[in-house]
Amino acid sequence: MNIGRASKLSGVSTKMIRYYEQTGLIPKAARHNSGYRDYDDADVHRLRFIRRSRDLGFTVEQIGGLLNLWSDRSRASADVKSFALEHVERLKEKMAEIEAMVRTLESLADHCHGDDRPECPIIEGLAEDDGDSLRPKRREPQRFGTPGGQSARHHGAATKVAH
Amino acid sequence: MNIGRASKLSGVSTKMIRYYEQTGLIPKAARHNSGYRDYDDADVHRLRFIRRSRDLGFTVEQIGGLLNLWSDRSRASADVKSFALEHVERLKEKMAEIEAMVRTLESLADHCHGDDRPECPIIEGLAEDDGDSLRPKRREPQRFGTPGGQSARHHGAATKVAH
DNA sequence: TTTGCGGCTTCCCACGATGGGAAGGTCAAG
DNA sequence: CTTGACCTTCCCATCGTGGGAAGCCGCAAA
Repeated sequence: MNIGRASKLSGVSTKMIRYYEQTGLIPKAARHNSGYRDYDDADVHRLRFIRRSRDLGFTVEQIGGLLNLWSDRSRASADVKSFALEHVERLKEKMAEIEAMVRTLESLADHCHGDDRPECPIIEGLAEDDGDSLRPKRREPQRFGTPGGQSARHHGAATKVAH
Repeated sequence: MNIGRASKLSGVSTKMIRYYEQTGLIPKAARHNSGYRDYDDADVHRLRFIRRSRDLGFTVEQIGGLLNLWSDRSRASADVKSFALEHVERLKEKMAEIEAMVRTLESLADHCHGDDRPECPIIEGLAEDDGDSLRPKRREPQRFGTPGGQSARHHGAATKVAH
């Protein structure tokens, strides 16, 4: 089948299918004489696997790992489980960060009258000279490396930190 | 003062300061005869405002709006409040999406023995032919592994609901 | 004065995942 | 044969951030 059909069946856009092929996430597709890519049900199956993995927040790189785990019939389920649960930890960290933002914003908004007057604790909070009062206090090294880079973003010690 | 000093005082990297200038978020900096950019306390103040806004998950575009609200002394606090609360809604949506992923992954992991045997409901769940059962709902671009840091910053994830 | 170093300048590249769109080839139906 | 839908490759943009090169500037030590 052509790429458009595979796209519809898998829910992965044609752009993405080509991209996954290009980056080596999936093998090079077979070609018709015309040059058109040719897919079979197994290809579609793999694409669906990829899409569902993306839906669960895995990066493409991680999906590469998942595909290996999928095709490796001798690997232990414990390997998969730890892979998944580590990802869950990242997701929870991300949630906690967002939640902290929400809490800060809501507490600022709670003190804002929200009427016609111009005084506004929200803007004042952002403009405060007292630097980091808005930020959640935890500033320990706490590094959790996301795939692709960490980088202890300079806090005040701007330019020259271990980058 | 030079850009490096402004960076240290504001907590915004020199790279980002130039980027913000280039994209028009902040006005063009004054220059010394040497060509070096020159900043004063008001500039640093604005940069700190920007950094704190980023820490709360606003995109650069939104920060442009916040800067306008900041400098507009005649705007109503209600304008600021609705701006902030709408952003809070986006953050909550993002949290809900991530939470759905976490729930799905944890329920799959719950059924995985996590031992030496190869059978694994997690992989099976991803590989299922039954299409979208894992999918919480309509998906949209999510980017949450931003390079970097610890705490609340650039999570990228949070802010970008539509891109 | 010369040397050296660190800071500054601009410019280009990279990332991750995705889409847009142009220029052109292919295929099936009319 | 024409038309229109589909396919191909190639390049560009996104968004926020950093890396790094090539070259100037400023200050201090030798």
